[in-house]
Amino acid sequence: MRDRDKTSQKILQAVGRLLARAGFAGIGVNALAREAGIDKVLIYRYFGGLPELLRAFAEKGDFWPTIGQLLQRPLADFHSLAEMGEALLKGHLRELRRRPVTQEIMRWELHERNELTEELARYRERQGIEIMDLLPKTPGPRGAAFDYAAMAALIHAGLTYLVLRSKTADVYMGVDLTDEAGWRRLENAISGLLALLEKAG
Amino acid sequence: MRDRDKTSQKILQAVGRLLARAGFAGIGVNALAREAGIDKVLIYRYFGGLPELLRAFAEKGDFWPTIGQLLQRPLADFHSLAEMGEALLKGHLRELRRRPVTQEIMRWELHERNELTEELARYRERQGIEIMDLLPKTPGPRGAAFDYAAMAALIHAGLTYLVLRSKTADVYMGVDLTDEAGWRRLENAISGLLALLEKAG
DNA sequence: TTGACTAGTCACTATGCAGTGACATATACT
DNA sequence: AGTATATGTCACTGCATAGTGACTAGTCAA
Repeated sequence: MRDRDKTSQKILQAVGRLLARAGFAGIGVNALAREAGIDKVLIYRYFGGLPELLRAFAEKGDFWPTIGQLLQRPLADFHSLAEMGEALLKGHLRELRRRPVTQEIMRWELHERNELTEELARYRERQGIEIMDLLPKTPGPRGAAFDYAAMAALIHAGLTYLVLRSKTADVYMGVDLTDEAGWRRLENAISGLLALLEKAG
Repeated sequence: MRDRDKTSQKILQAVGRLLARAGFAGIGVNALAREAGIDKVLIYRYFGGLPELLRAFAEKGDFWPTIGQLLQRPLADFHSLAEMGEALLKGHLRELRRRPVTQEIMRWELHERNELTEELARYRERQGIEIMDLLPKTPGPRGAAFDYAAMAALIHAGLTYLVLRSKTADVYMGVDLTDEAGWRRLENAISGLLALLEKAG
């Protein structure tokens, strides 16, 4: 084909496909070359090696949902902390579920700590802070008694885990992860918890 | 040494050590033989192969905390659902944090689905149901409105994720995972959420 | 003491991997 | 048209892996 850009694209796309299909354990120079239908030497020539290729893949960076994608409504629509928190958490669940590559990256992050995973984590941590800054600053009269950030982290982490787990498990503590009804239960649980916080806050 | 039992033990112990140190990615016949200081052929002779060895390791099964270990107090001490739920969730956090091998197994379960991981999952799912049956059957007047099981699953999953993540991340949405203070914040978040449920329930 | 059994050692095959060097050929420029 | 550059191909080394067959040498029983 004699087209460097196109070949590079094929390689990068192969990363995404292979990642979604086989996970990070399945990522290797040979497997990628096979998947992309190119010679592996081109990976070294165009990217330098596997780590640099992964970095290039990461820098496309279209696997983290934006705040807009999370909320799906203009910011002005939200008034209370609970309302926006609910939208953010449900958005997180929805967007993560539809992103198998993102899921795979997050599974990988649980295993390996390297320059790249650290950078991805920093990126999300920044976004997390950005979101926190976005939230209405009205913790209410007894706000000090509630560590909203910790509660949000806890629920956020819970949703993350359940999505990641749903690849290899059908049920978690009685909640069916293969059925939409199970996920609706979780959404309702979020609503319930945030409604309680709203009332108490 | 000429002692089959002792050699088998050495191999099984090597599984645990290697698992804690290198994770499942680092588990292989050669690596295990090196770690145990034995010849790899003995793994095949005594266990049949790697899958059977892992099964034997799993069947020792001392990495899942018992209900007693979770609660750390006699059952009669607990009266309300919130009280026991709080103890169970905090127990889960505490016991999982002190079990690196258990953590590694759970990380592995996110990647691979095979006969063994399925069995481990079933085992825990059974225990989960057992715990649910243990809880006081007093969901309160508006109990029907709250899906306690889903909420419990959500928080349980959140704690699980944060513990697994703490191996490779220092902070999650502003919560410091390297410091006891961060974990105390999460414990307090559990207490706060359950207190709200108690009041509302 | 002899013979059967078995724990443990060693050497080997086959396979897949990461990475490199040499080469062929299409494209672009002069 | 001729040449340089760079795209793409092929063959190879070196290494680690899983798994097997043959051997040695303790141990136990008759």
